Amino acid sequence: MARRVSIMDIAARAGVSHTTVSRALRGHTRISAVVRYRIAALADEMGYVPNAIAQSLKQQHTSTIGVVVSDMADPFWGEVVKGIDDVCAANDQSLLLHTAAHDAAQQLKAIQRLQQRRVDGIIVVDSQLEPRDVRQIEQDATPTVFINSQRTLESTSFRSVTIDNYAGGELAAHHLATLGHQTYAYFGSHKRPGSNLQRVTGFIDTLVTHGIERSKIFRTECDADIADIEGGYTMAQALHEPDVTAVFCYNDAIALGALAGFRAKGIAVPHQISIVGFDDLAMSRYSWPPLTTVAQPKALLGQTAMHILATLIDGHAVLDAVLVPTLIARDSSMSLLKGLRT
Amino acid sequence: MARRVSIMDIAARAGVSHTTVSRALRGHTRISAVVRYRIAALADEMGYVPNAIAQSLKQQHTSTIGVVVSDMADPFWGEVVKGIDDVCAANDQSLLLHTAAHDAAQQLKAIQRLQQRRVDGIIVVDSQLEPRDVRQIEQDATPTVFINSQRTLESTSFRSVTIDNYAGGELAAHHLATLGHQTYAYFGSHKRPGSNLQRVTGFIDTLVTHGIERSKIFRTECDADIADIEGGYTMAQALHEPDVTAVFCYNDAIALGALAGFRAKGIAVPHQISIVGFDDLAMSRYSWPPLTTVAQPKALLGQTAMHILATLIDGHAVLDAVLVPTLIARDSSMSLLKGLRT
DNA sequence: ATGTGATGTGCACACGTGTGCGCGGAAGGT
DNA sequence: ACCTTCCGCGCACACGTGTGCACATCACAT
Repeated sequence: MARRVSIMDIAARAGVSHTTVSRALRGHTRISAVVRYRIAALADEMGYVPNAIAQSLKQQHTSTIGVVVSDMADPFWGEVVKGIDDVCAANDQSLLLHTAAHDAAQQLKAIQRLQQRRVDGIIVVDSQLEPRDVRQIEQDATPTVFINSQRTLESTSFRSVTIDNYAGGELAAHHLATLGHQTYAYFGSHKRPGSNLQRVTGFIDTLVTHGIERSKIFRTECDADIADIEGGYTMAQALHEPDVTAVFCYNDAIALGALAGFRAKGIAVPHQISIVGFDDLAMSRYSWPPLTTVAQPKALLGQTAMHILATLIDGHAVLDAVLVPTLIARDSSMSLLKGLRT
Repeated sequence: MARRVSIMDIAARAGVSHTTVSRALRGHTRISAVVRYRIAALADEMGYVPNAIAQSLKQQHTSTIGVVVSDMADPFWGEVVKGIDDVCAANDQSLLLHTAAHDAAQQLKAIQRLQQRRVDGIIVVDSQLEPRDVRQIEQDATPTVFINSQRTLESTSFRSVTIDNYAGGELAAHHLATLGHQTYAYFGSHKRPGSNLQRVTGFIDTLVTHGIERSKIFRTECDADIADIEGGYTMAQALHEPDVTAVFCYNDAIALGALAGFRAKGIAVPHQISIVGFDDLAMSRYSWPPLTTVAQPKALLGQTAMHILATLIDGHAVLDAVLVPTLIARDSSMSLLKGLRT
C-alpha cells in the first residue's frame, strides 16, 4: 500500500482546506458550484482514489460482509455464495471470504479474523461450531447468520437459515415408495452429521408410513475425510444387498459417484436400481441418466441469509428461516409397477 | 460496527498509557513481564478484539488480497480461487472477493473498489479488460496479476499467469489424430474469444501437420450469453456432418453438454464419436463415459499467481508465467484403427 | 560521587477521512 | 444604517493504532 494522493494533497493544490475537499467530493450541500467543480476536476487529474480504510475507521462501518465457507471449490457452496454476492453487489458491499475446511477450530479462527477486520456482518456456511464456540463468538457483537448449520444454535442474538432436511427425506421416500420399491439403501456421509441424520430420518420415517419394514432399509455412511463423489462410488461398489432397487443419497455428489459405481458393476440405472440425490447441482441435469433429486434453493439460501443479516445490522429483531426443498423427477428413478410409467 | 473496547480502555483499567498496552500486546521487547502479563489478562477479560482497520490505516497495508472473478459458482474458477486461498491462508492474508460477470465494465468497477479498499494486491481471473482499461487501472500502483486473461497485457508493472492454450489444442489434436480420426469438429464459445482462438488454432494447426485437410474440420462456437453446458448440448444436437468422428470442445462443461446432446440423438460416445474436453473438472472423471480431457493445473494457476503477486508486493521484478496443460485419456475417446486398442 | 548503559514507560504525532461548531460576508428586510 | 438570515468555508477534533524520541529509574562500573 504505497503512499497515494489524499484529500489533503488536493486541498493544497486547490488552495482550500481538506474539509472543503471532503464535502465537495461527498456531495455536501453547502459548497459553491465552482469550488465543487474545480475540486472534482483536480481529483480526477491527480488520480485520487478515496481511502476506504480511513472512511471505515471514521464512519464505524466497513460495508463489508464476511463469509466463512468450508470449501470454495464445492459447486453447492459456490451457488450459495453466489446468492450472497448478488445481494452484496446490489447493496454496494464487499465480500470478505475465509475458507475453513470442515473443522470447528478453523471456523472459529476465521470468524475471529473477520471480527478483527470489523466486517458489518458474518455469514457462516455449513457451520460445525459447538454451542461453546458460539458463545465465545457472541461476545463480540458482530451480527452473524448461519446457513445450514450442523448443530442447532443456542443463541439469542444470532440467526440461522436452513433447509428442511427432514422434509427433503420425506420427499425422496414418498417419490420412491410411490414407484413401488420395496427394498432401499441410504448412502450418507459422516462429514455433516446433523443434516445427514435429518435426511435419513425423514426418509425412513416416511417409508415406514408407506408400510416398508425397517429391515428393508440398508443404511451406509462414508468416511468424513473422503470426497463425496468418491464416497458414492465406493458405497455403490460395496453394496451387497441384491434386493435393493432404490437408493437415496445424502447429496448429488454422492449420487453421481454412485451412478458411476453401479455402472462399473454392470448394474443399470434406473432399470435395476433407482437413485435419488439431494441438492440439484447444475451438472445433475446432464449426468447419465439425468438425476432425480431433492432440490435446494441454493441462491435463495444465500439471499435469505443476507436479508436476515441486513435486518440484524439495522438492529431489528428477526426470525430464523427454514426453506423447503422440492423434488425434481428425472430419469435416474423408475417405477417398478408393470405397465405404469410415471 | 458497534463501539468496542480499545487499547485506550485497557490502558485506563491498567493505569498505564495506551502506548504500553500496544507494545505489550504486539510483543515489544522492552516491556516488563509483570505489566505484559497483566495487560494480556485484562485484554482477555475485557474481550478485546484488535481493530484491523486502524492497524491497516497506520501500517499502510491490509494483509488482504483482492480477487475479481467472473462467476463464483463455476467449478473451474472455484478450483483456481481455492488455490489462491490456500496461499493466502498460509500467509495470514484475507481474501476480498468481487464478482464481475463477463463484462469489462463490471470488472473495471470491481478493481476500483478493491483499490479503494487498499488491498495489498489484486488478482483478476478471466479478464476481459481492454488495454485502455488496464492503463487506467495502472495509475493506481496496486500490484496486479491476471490469470488466463483474454487479451495480451500491454503493461510494464502488471504480470499474468496463463495456461498454454495453443499447446492444449495441440495435445487434443495429436491424441485424436493418433487414434486415426479423419473428420473433426470443434465446439467453441464466444464468451472467451482469446483462449478459444488459441485452442482452436493449436488444434487445427496440429491436425494439418498430421495430414488432415482443413475442409475436414468443422468449427462451431456457441453464443456468449448461453451457459457452456447448455451450449455443448445444443451444438451436439445441431451437428449435421455425418462424417465427423471426433469432437474437441473448448472446455469440459461444453463437452459434458455435448455428451448429453449426442446421447439424446442416439449417437454413442465413444463408439461413433470421440470427445475431448479441456479443464479436467472434478466431475469429468465421473461422467458417462469418463471424459478424455486436456487438464489445466487449476490450483497451481492460483498458487502461481499468488507467488508472483507476493514478489510484486515486495517490489521485486518478476516474469510472467505460462503453465503447460497435460492430456488425460479416459473413455470418451476411442481408436478407429481396427484391432488396435490404445 | 559521577559517568555509562540498559531498562521500562509516556508524550506527541501520524495514518486519511468526516463533521459539529463557529466565523466572516453577502443578501434582504426594517 | 442596523439587524437578521443564510451561504460558504475553516478550525479542531475524532476514529484506533503504532512508533520515534525523550525521560525516569536502576544497576553497575569507574
